[in-house]
Amino acid sequence: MPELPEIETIKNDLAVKLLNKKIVQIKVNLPKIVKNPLAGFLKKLINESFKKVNRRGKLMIFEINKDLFLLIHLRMTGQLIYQEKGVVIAGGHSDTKLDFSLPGKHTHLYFTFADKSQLFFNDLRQFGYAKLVDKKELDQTLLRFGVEPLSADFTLQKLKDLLKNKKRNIKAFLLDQQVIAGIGNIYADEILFASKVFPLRRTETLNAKEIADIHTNTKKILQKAIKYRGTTFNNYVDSEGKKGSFLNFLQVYQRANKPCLKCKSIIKKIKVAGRGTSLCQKCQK
DNA sequence: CTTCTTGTTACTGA
DNA sequence: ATCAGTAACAAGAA
Repeated sequence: MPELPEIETIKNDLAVKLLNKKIVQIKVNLPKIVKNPLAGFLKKLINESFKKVNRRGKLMIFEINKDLFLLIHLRMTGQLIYQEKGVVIAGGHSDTKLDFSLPGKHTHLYFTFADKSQLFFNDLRQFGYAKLVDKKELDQTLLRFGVEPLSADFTLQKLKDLLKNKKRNIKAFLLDQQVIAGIGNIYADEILFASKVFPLRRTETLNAKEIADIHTNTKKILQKAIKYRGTTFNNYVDSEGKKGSFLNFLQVYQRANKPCLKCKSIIKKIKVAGRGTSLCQKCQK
């Protein structure tokens, strides 16, 4: 599941690779992945180039010009893989095959640039999307996003303000993109474990230390995950088709029925906010 | 065969 | 107004 650290990794890589390269060909294999009328989508992009690439939450934003932006959301199983001419890379969804070639079975959209390099949008479950928007629609879209957890805006006071008047469990709060943008199931579980807070705890019952710990751990864990280029346990790969290695640092996510790394009691799995949630009953209160 | 997997939106009901 | 829960989307793993 690509969350903030995974999207940030892809975005940073692409920013040094494909900016200002002329798009000479666009192939759409699965039209529903493109959320615009196809003819206009192709016409507006062909012979143009991406001038900037940004991220907001889990959304990638490619700027074509000041009034045209390509939004790409990978949802759960999307991949964005960039390949220089003639370079055969690992990756795709069959990551056991080291010579996996692109486009593949799950490549729904890809761009070819003037230097023959290519950008492939793969998505096994077809929930991801690409959408061209103007500045007005971009701004409207971005209104729905909460604070960026790694920005200077996300202070302890800001978190306290966000928690004010909220009555829900803390995991649902962390997952709500309109409150804080970019945290998904993996990092929500990791943040709560590190903060010793039980995922079902009501936000109004959190004490000052717990709120401060959640604030600190959110920043720390997301930053560390970016440093290790994200978490791969199934589909996620970076823009070179390579896995992220933060999997090796996960403390609780995907460790159900294994001993807690801190206290050795067995990690439980329950459902919270509709998601599988891993937790330690002894460490998290 | 069934069940589970998850980001987001839409919808229902409390 | 808020929030919880569920279905939907789709395809694969176990």
